[in-house]
Amino acid sequence: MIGQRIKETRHRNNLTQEELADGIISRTYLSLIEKGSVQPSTNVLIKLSERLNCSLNDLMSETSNFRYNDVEVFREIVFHEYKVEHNDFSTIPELMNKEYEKADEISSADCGRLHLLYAKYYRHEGDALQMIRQADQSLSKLSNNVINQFYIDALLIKTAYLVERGEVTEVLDLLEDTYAMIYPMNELNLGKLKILFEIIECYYRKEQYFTCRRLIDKYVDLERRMQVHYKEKELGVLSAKVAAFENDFEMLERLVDQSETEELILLKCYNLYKKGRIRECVEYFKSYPKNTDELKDDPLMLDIYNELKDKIGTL
DNA sequence: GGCTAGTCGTCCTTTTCCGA
DNA sequence: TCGGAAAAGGACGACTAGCC
Repeated sequence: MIGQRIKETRHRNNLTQEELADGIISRTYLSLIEKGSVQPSTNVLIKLSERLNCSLNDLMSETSNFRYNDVEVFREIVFHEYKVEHNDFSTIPELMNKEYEKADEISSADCGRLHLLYAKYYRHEGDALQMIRQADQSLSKLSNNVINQFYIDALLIKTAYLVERGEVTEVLDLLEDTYAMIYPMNELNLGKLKILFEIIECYYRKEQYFTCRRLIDKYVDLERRMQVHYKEKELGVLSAKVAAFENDFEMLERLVDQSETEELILLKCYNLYKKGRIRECVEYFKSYPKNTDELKDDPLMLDIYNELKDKIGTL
């Protein structure tokens, strides 16, 4: 129950009821919440979660099996999540051997987080089959609770796998359904951006560039309102490609101004060519790699490359 | 039928008091 | 000092009756 989760998290933060409640609710009311005698409002839970340095979902997660020994497992999960976040997967096999996920006492939320760690490990190891199995198990366990950042991470692992297999339409359904569910939520701002970014990439793969433009504008607006940033460079590249498609050369010039990637170099060439600055275009085009294998999955960029090659490649 | 005011019950919260 | 119990107030939604 929520009260028990709050109490445990408060103890972990070495706070008294007085200290946790101060300025949010009365100390006595916090006592009632922890006992489970009352159901606090979401507003109160948000404020408490902020002071407890945890997410609202952490407090609202399914906790029927929550026991003190679970706290030890919880701490271990957080430890491994920190390591994985810093690209250190060396401790995961040891964690797997403990088979915490098979214990009856473990909550479905923690179980989901364990499977997510395993999925990330197998992704790092390049074992796609095990990765997708673990991601599916993670989603299955985490779907028992309110959607949280871990659910979104597991979903993105799964969708990346499906996109690789060409199942873009199915991925779009999954992503758009999830986005619709989390959009009204006041938290998960980064999660919203992550999902929206993947949706934009899917529409790009489906060559629906006008939809991409609409969603990119929505993404930028969301970033501005939430004051959260995610994959700015990647979005800049996508935006530049769409601008090229739309023949919006003013925008394209702004976006390729600091050409860092091969894709942006090609787009800069295209922009120079369209503006009649052929000599500069030729110079830039010489620096673009001649291997076009990476463009075979990007018809828009392949078209741009072929057009430039035909027009100026021989100059 | 639609709008408004009054009533009632529930939920959320606070204050006060008390015990460990 | 910390935490629990009881009582009470305020806000809000559901329901009903009266009026146009």
